[in-house]
Parts: sequence; C-alpha cells; structure tokens
Amino acid sequence: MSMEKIVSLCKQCGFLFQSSEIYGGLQGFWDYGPLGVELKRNVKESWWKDMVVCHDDMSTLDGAPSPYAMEGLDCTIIMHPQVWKCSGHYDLFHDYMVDCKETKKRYRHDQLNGRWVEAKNQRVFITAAAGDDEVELIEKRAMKFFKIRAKNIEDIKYDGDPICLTEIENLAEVLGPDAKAVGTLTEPREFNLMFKTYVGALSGEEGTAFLRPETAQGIFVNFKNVLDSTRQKLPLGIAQIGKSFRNEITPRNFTFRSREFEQMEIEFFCHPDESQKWYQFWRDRRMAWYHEMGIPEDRLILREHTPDELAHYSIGTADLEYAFPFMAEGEFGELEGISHRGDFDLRSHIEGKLDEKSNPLELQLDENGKPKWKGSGKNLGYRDELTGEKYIPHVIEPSAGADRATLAFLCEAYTEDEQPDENGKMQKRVVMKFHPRLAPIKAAVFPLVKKDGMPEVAKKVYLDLKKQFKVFYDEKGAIGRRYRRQDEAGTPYCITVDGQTLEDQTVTIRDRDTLEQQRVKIDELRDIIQRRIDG
RNA sequence: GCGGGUGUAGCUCAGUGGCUAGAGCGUCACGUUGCCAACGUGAAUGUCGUCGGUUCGAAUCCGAUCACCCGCUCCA
Repeated sequence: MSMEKIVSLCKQCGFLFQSSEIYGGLQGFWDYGPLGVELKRNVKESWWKDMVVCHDDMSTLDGAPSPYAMEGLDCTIIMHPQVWKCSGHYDLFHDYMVDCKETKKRYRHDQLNGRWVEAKNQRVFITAAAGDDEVELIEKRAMKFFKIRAKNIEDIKYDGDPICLTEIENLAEVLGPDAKAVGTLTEPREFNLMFKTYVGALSGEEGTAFLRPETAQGIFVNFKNVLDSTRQKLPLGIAQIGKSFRNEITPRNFTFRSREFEQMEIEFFCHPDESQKWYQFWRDRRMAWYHEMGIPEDRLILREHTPDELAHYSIGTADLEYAFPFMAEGEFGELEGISHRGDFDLRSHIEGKLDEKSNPLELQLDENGKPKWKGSGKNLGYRDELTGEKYIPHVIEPSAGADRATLAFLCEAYTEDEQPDENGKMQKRVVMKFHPRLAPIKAAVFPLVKKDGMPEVAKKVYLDLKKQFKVFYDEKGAIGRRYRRQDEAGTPYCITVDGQTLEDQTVTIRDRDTLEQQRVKIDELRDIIQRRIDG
C-alpha cells in the first residue's frame, strides 16, 4: 500500500491539508479537513469514553490487581517555566549539535568522547560515540588515521583518558567519529526543541515561557488538586487530551512527526509494590484497545525497551508500534509508549530535579553543590487512610499520539477492492474501512431517484438521523456513484428511499464492506444504526 | 542540516524558448435513466510553487527560496 495514494485521498476527500497551504505550507504542521476533524474527534472520544467515562471502577478488570478509579483533566499549554526545569525537558531539549562537513552526519555535542593522540609529530583529538567500546574504537581509528600497523602500536601515544568533546575548544584539531580528515566538525549549534514564547508585555528572559512538549506534567503538578477535590483513593488514573509542541529537526512522514500534535495521556498513580503488575496491565489494555478499534494483530507490535534504553528507576517501557506504509518492510512506527516512571516525576516536583543517572535517585546538583533546579516544596505524597501508610506513588504512563493513531486508522482503513458494476463487470473500488465508531460520517441518506416524492421522504429521514449521528444527504447523480463516494469517505451505512418506501415506510440499509442491503422500518433506523456502531 | 528527486486545473499527468497552456478523471447546471464509478448537452476552474535574472519573447534556460517524497542525521 503506497503512502502517496493515502496522502492524495486525504487531500481530495478532506481528511488532511497542509497548514497554510496557500502560502506554500509550513513544515511539520497539518490541518484536519471536514472529514479528518470528525475522524480525529472520534478517535479521541473513543479513547476518552473507553478509558475514562465508561470505565468500570467497581470491578477488577482482567489482568488488573484491583479495581481503580479514573478522572480527567485539561491543563494549559503554557505552564510555569520551572515545571520544565524540574521535569528535565529544559536541559534535555536544549541540545548542542555538531555537524561533520565531510560525512554530513550530525552528533550530539555531549555524546562524543575522545582522546588526545600523538604520533608522527602530529597531535589530534580522536573522537568516537560515547559508549563502553569507545577506548577500542579510538585506538582503531588512531591506527588507521596515522597509518600505523599493529606491530608498531607503541608509536602511538595517548594523552589521558577519554574526555567529552565539550571540553575541547579548538575543533580544528578534532577528528570526527566517521571522518577521514581532521577539523571537519562545525561549531556546536543549539537545537531548541521547545517552542519559546513570552508571557506579559515585555519580551526578555524573565517573561520567557515554553509551549508544553508533553501534556503529562500538567497532570503531575495537579495530582494533589485532583485527589483533594474528588476524594478518590489510589490506584487512580488521570487522563488528559491536548496539544503539545516540539520543534522537531526533521518533521517527516505526513502527520507522523509533526511540530504541533495532540496527545492522549494517562498518568496512573499506584502503590510502589503494585507498580509492576499495573505496568503489565496497561501494556495489555492499550494493546487490546487498538485491536478493538480495528488494527489487526499482525500490524501492531509491542516493543519492549532493552535494559540499557531504560532509566534505572523504571521497571520497563514498551512502545506500541504500527506497520505504517511509509516504514520499510518489517519496520514499525510508534503509536504509544507505556512507561513505568517510578516516583521520578512527583519527587522532582517536590524536591527539585532529580538526577536520572543516580541510583537511588538523588537531587541533581549544580557546580556549587546546590540543587540545579528547585522543586515546589509542596507535599505531593499520598497517605493511605486505611493503613496509615505514607508514600510517593509510582506512575505508569500510557502516552498515545492522537494524530499518529488517526494516521494509523487512515492507513489501515484504506482498501482497494473490486466490485461488479451494473453490467456485472468488475470495477476497482477505493473504500475506507473505518471501524463504525471512528467513521467520520455514520450514514448517508439517498432518494433512489430525484422524483415521485422520494427526496421529500429521504430529507425527513436525514433530519431525524441528524439528531443523533453525523449523516450526509445526497440526491445528485446515479445511485451507484453516490454509494462509491461514501465508500471513499468510509461511511459504513447508506440508506436509500425507493418506490417501496412510499408504500410501507421501509428503506434499504447498505453495508459498506459487504454491499449487502437489508430492508428495515424507518422508525427503527436510529436504533439499528446505533446498535451496529456499538457492535 | 546534507545529498538525490518532484512541484502545471480539485486529482492524475502531457506540454524542452514562440500564436489565447492542454487531456483524462472529478465538480456544477439541464435533460434522460433508475440499486452499485450510466448517457447527452452546456459551464466553471490556472499569476505553470514563490521571488528574482537572462531574452524581442520563459511553464520551458539560470539563481535563490518554500514545500513534499527518498536516503543520511535527529527523534524526552
């Protein structure tokens, strides 16, 4: 399935447009058209309904250690700048990068290590990607660079242990990690991954604020407010849907990596001893949700992060990944990450930014031995009323991309098949096989012909259905063409008023996928459609 | 950010320096037909991505720029 066809259909049918298209577009920004906005709303509403509104908090769900509560939240996009300092985004999203002019590769300035090496009257700082094997790598590169064989290895003199490239001032004496010549690295340049803005009339450092790069922090800083106002007990999940912004270096692959995007996140707070079970539960629960919404098992994988990818405080992180058509065969793109975050976030907002690398977690200090970023000092802990136990809850975070999910559903829905035309000849058909819950338009209403009073009856049916569903009325052109047009929009049901309707108040309802028609009473239409959507 | 490709009607594309820029599909109107992309007649739609240059003359040649696609790079 080619991505171009999907992109083309998205524009033609009004699912997605490039942002600011008439001015040439803007990289990494996309607009949802009339069908797209309905689709995305349905994705978000299905998620919200299944995770929050219709959540059964009385029963123990399959695979869960106990019943749990769910609440919702909607926080601001701009928050106190200290939030991002304590969350780690401020440091993490201000990367300095160096480019290699020779190999055209780019490296994080602080992730290259090297050693001063001297041979044949030349002194060069030879670099390699930071890692366990950096010493061997640097030795190999030194031999190659100075053209010295293994038996003459003593001719190479090393000055000190590997140090970070950030400590080197003159890049003209540096050999890049993949370069053959010296001095090919550019000066480090800042890549600001958070969008900056200013609060108040004056621009300047004091008023500097950021557009949130994730919705999660709004939940952490409101954790106490939610507990106090709802009288809920742990375990408790808090859900939020909202826009986030990341100034990605290379937006790519349609809406997959956008600079403005929408997240559907849950922060699930529980007792530390139970956190592993809850992590397992959420992985399975979220996987099952995508299956229910029509993503087949062979196109969705759960990729468990390897231990060296994990922060040490985390029991695990798993990505739910979909086989997007723009990915290479056998490769998958992330839809949702489910991570165990321990008590890192809550503690960072209490005590100050913790050092992710410390074990056990300790406050991150600056050069003067003071806290690098001060926390709120507020008590965000939890006291169990029954046992009297006080603890900082652990957090499981299922974090999904609404735009990525929408894109996955679009890709998954796109189908080309063959159906017979009026002469029985097979014709190609493009049909968007959305799950009825996700379909932008639930039903279309047609009069079979534009005469004999059929349009009048059809319009009445249309207006009645419109009270409950997004429906579409069409009387133009041949009936077959109208069916096909709805197939492209992914409308699951087409209702046709014909000659018989005028006699017995029945209409036909046609199924998008099977093309089968069933005759039903007009009075029962609403119930029938609702039942079919609910499955 | 680098290298390669692309950019002409809503869509797919033709048009390699010369008359008013074309085709198919789609859209709209009228007529006819009446259950899976029908037919006839008529109509609308373009600063040829944008800006600049060369030229008597540019969709076409040159430069810059923007966007998209592919490959690097990056991706809490």
